Amino acid sequence: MPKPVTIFTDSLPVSTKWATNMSWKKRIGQTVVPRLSAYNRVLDKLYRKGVEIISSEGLGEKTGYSAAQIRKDLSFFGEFGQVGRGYYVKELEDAISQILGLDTTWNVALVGAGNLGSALLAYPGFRERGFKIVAVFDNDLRKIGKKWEGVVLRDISEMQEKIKEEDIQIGIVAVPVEAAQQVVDMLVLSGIRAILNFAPVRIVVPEDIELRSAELSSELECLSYFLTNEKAVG
Amino acid sequence: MPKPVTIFTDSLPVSTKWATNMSWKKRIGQTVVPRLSAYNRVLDKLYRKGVEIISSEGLGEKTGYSAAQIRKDLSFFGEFGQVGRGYYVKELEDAISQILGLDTTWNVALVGAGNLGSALLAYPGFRERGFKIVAVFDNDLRKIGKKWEGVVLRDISEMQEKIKEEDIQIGIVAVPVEAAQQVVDMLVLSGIRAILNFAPVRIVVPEDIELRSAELSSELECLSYFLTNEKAVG
DNA sequence: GTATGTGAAGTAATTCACAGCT
DNA sequence: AGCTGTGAATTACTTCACATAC
Repeated sequence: MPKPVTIFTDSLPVSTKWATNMSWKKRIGQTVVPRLSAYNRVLDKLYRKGVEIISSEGLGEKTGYSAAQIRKDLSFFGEFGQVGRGYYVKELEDAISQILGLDTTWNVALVGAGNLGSALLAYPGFRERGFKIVAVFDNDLRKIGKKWEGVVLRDISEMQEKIKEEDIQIGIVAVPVEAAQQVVDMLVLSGIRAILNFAPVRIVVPEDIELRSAELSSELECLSYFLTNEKAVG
Repeated sequence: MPKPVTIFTDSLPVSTKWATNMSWKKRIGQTVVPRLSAYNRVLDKLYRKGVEIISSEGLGEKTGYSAAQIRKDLSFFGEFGQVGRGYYVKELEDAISQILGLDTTWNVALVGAGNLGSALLAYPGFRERGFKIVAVFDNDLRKIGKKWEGVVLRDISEMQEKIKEEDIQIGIVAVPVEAAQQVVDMLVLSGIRAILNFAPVRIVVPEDIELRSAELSSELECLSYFLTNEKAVG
């Protein structure tokens, strides 16, 4: 017998399974979504191994997060567990997939077909998780028209048209720093709604656009910090 | 006239410039180091533009962090500003570089010469920030012995020897999930002290090894979440 | 006047601990 | 007996606001 879930404005009962009318719109912290992604990966592996049920503690061991953390994270979205038993692996995986929006395929545009761009294009992990790069743009005339990984390289000028045509919602930016903001502006104008940026610069986007930046060198700099300070050899 | 800095065990005065005996070992939060990296990049750009001095507010505008945040972050490490004036760009950049350990070059080993691995090898951003990939390992016999970007591909079996020989402290793991933990274990045995992992699995390392993971798909999954939920079109 | 450096206040994230269900 | 879901407690992080210095 599920308990009512408290909402922003008022409260209403919610069915046992998640899926309902987004009634769980409490404010979600910045930290939980990346963790859901991790839970999901582990659940997927467990499912393929034939594990049917797992406790928050078990999932904690596999993911590296605390059992309490996992229970709290999930509780933002609903009640997925069986009290006294744990979580049914398949059921929880499906629920999280739905929460993350991974129950559909996303069309993705990639801008920049240099080293990094072409690696991302060939990276199988994106496709596996439902992200399909259906358009690649570059401004290097020698590359335009060539077919890489089954996708034709297009000139940047075709961006707007192609993004509309293919209903692309997500853009990946893998261009040099100097070009990054400009490319992002173009993507926004083309109607894209979320951007993953690999250029190590601060990018500004309108409020309604979601932006994430993956700073490769910055990660190494953090390691460098810890080597020179925290974990310095006596 | 710099104030004494309070330490864990006792306190002692600190010279105007940072640089001293790690006296600033208050506990630094997980969040500040990545920000230092961002400050540094902006300072570098300002310096090359000829800007000599900047306030925390000015730096805040450029980096996207609040002025208070910046001041607090820096205050963990010392006093770098001129009250009433701001921060001398060059001086602050040098200080942060030193804090991050970017005043030396780090030798880096790359494991995995697939798509992602070779893109990382060719990525100029690492070298620019002082990270030099001096060894690349793979287990694909067809690749071994070939020279890429000036670096000879070696068999994984040579790892231990080469890492000692070149005094490599940092390892980058760009192998498939199945192999990742095993590769990390080998790196650790070879005496590496920090690892940047690109495989989307949880990796465990001994306490004294610093590990960071860059999860490419996870970033996209976060975007997917925000598209399906927070920023859903009415 | 101007802007730092920093305690104090305010938020956010995490962990505790346990009532309540199976 | 076992484990979830969740308020309460704790800890971490950020912002405020101002005394202090130039």
